[in-house]
Amino acid sequence: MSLPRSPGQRAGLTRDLVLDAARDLLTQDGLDGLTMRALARRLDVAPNALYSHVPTKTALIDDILDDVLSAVVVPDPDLTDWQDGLRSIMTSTHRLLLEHVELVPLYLVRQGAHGPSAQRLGKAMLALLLRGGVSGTAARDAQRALIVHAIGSAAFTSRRPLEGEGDPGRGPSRAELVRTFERSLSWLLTGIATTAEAREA
Amino acid sequence: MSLPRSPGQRAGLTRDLVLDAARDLLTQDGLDGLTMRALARRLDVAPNALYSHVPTKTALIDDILDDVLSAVVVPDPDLTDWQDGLRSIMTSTHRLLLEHVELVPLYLVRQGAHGPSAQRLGKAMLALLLRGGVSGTAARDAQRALIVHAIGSAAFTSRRPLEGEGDPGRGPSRAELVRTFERSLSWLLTGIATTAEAREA
DNA sequence: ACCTGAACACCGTTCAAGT
DNA sequence: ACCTGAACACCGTTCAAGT
Repeated sequence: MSLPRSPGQRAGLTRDLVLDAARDLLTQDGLDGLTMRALARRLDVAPNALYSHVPTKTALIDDILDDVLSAVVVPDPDLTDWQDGLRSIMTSTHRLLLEHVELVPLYLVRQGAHGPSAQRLGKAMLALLLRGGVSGTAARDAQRALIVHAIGSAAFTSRRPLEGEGDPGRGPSRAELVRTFERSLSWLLTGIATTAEAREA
Repeated sequence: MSLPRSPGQRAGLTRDLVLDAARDLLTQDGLDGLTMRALARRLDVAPNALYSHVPTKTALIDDILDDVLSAVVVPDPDLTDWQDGLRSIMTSTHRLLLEHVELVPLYLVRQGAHGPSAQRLGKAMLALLLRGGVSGTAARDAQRALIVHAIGSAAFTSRRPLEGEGDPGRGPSRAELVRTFERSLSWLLTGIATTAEAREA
């Protein structure tokens, strides 16, 4: 796996190296595979060496979750139709979550991400909603509903049959998942827009 | 806590006693408090004694999750308007989830419940959707969206501030949570109904 | 500053043995 | 059938010590 170091030689760990190894571990062995000890094993250091670069396992996870969201494309709120802008953000987020299915349970347990990327997304969403005439508590409600919908949709994605359904094949394909997501996303956006129009009238 | 048994006296455990103690542990000490060893401690038995009544911790959790859903009121699909019926089921489910917040992360990780109660709910939902002209894959999509919405809404409920929001007080009150939930639920139901009508035309 | 050895206080689960 | 003692193979994290 990794070349042995001669004794006395530094491991040369970095916060980024730790994060990268954690991501690898996650995609290879899933959620249960990500343990501090397995991480240390993979980096060929003692378990406690990790604590020189990461304060705690939870902090490490939060960093990974936020990092994934940094790839979400955020359209300029001033140049885009507000509904299209929100649809773009949520679709992009949902696609990224599907590409990192093993992380989704962590998003749920941690209730989303909380770093700079998540803040950037949250602010863009509020700005778009404001352009649509949605502000105050209604805007936060809509923001919450959209986030719940995106993460929740990504969560209920594995092969485990839902309640009441038998086992029709191997479950929905990725294209089907995306289509289902976009359909329900439209329902939400239409509802939000309708309510906003009613308030303005 | 519990009276000491004289040696040689049976503990007299039951599956139901184990489940009840697990529920108590969950409400008292939260998710992290539910360990097989803590459960055994509370029941005054050795940790492995539990395995005479429950095959595994995951099975125990699944039983608890399904038990909670047994309290959901399911209206007769033949006597109720299908949208009202679905609204009733989902609102009832959501209320129960809010009453057991500590269980919600488990519903997410386990992707819902899978026992007889969950099956009963799933079938009732499909029956109501069928009465609304929604069948086949569309019905399963709608079912999925409604479940994701209910569990997801209950999940994003704690005091942890969402991305982009500061810390406005102590977070939404229970009444606000229910109102927000019912609003987005209406969005979903309206969207589902609209699509069904469009298909029939 | 970065890393190790050793330890602390835990986990879920299994196995052989007792009644 | 139900329960215990002991063990297996782990956890996350801390502390003192070394370079």
